[in-house]
Amino acid sequence: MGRGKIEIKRIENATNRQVTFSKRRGGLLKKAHELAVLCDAQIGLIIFSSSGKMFEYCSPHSSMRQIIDRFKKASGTRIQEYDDKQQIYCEMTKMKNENDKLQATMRHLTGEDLTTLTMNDLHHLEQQLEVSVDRVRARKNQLINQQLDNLRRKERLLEEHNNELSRALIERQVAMEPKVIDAPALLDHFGTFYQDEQSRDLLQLSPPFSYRLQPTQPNLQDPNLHHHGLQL
Amino acid sequence: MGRGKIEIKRIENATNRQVTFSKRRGGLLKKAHELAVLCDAQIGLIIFSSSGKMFEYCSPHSSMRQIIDRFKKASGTRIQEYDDKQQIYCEMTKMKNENDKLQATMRHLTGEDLTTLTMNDLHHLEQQLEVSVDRVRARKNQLINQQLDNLRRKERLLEEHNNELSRALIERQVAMEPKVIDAPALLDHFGTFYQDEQSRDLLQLSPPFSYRLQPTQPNLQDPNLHHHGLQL
DNA sequence: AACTATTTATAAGA
DNA sequence: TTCTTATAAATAGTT
Repeated sequence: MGRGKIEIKRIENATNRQVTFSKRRGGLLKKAHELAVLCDAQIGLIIFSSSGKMFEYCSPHSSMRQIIDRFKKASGTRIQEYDDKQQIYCEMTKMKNENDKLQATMRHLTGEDLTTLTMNDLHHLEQQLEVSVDRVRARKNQLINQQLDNLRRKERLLEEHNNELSRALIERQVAMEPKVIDAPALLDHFGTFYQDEQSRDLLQLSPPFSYRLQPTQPNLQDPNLHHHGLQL
Repeated sequence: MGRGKIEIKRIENATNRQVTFSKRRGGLLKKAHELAVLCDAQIGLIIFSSSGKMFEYCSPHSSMRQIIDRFKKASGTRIQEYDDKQQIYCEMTKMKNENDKLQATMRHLTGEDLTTLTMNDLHHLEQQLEVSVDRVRARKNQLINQQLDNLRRKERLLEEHNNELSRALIERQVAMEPKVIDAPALLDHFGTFYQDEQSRDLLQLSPPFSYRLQPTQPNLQDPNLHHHGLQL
């Protein structure tokens, strides 16, 4: 219907398409309205243009929501939605039950609510708690032993260092004038104490220990020392 | 467009209306389709006839559900629904978190997973567990004491009964010929032992104790005795 | 369901 | 976008 007949397929020219969309949209809305009025039909029409703009029509005395609801009811689409809600509700109920059970068990484990337990239950709970305490103590021992090992290792290394340093000092004093100590090299060496950073953190060891060396002429101005966080 | 022009208002003749509905419905669906194809639009069209029949069209590569969802999103009708879902999701997330936390705490309380705890945590946990054990033991003691009290009470009552019975027997033997004991009265009396049914259950006492009386002539045939579950 | 006279919608052009 | 207009399409009334 127009100057020429057109094939019903996507109009490639964008401008043309837009114009046609505008015209035909109006026509469609008008016809929808006419059908609704003439035949007393309930009509919902939703149009999205390719550019994303929305247009809608719904027959008099109706709302799109109402028509959609009627559609859902009629087509059974609602069943899906209902099932979804049902499923979510079911899942929540399960979760809530699990939660309640956990909290009850927890109250038992903390000894807050023991009135519902029988003598037998109490026996088992006592045993369980004793096992727990044992495990906690075992873990504490393990940590303490690790800490001790670490300390022993450090002690040994420190002793070795002390010996080395003493020897070096004596050699220097004997062989030449006293000089500044090679601080960076010293720090590199100390660095080995903390190769196992992770386990140090885990063990909550005190922060890098500070101690004093007594070099004959310590260079307190060397910025490198502060960078490494060591106080000489 | 036809032999004559018609006014756009409800067609009163039912047959005529039905025919027009049928014709125009086809035209509307066709035009909707043409618009969708020509202009690459997404279209949803729902028609309910006045008699309740439903007809629908939706553009290619779409579903009515999809179009309705898009409509809801675009028109803001969805906001309510979206908020609902959001809220439910939020609630579920909270619940899940709570659950996870509970389970973690539980694993700590049972000593199953202690690797994530610091020495400090372990100290606290140990103390907590000791408190729990103490509470459990206290409760056990309480129950045992209750049980003991009950037993003592029973003992005393039984003794009194024994005395009464002995006295009665002696009196009877002295005063008259031996006779059958008044069993129902006896049972009523025994019934008082179990007035406190609830606490008996709670304490998990053994089922009604059985014991022997030595009447001179027990009436083993009396059905009342069996009704009351007592063995004489 | 067809037919068809008319009305309506709209493609192309301005 | 809007108007115009030639023409295609839809359809009211009829068969």
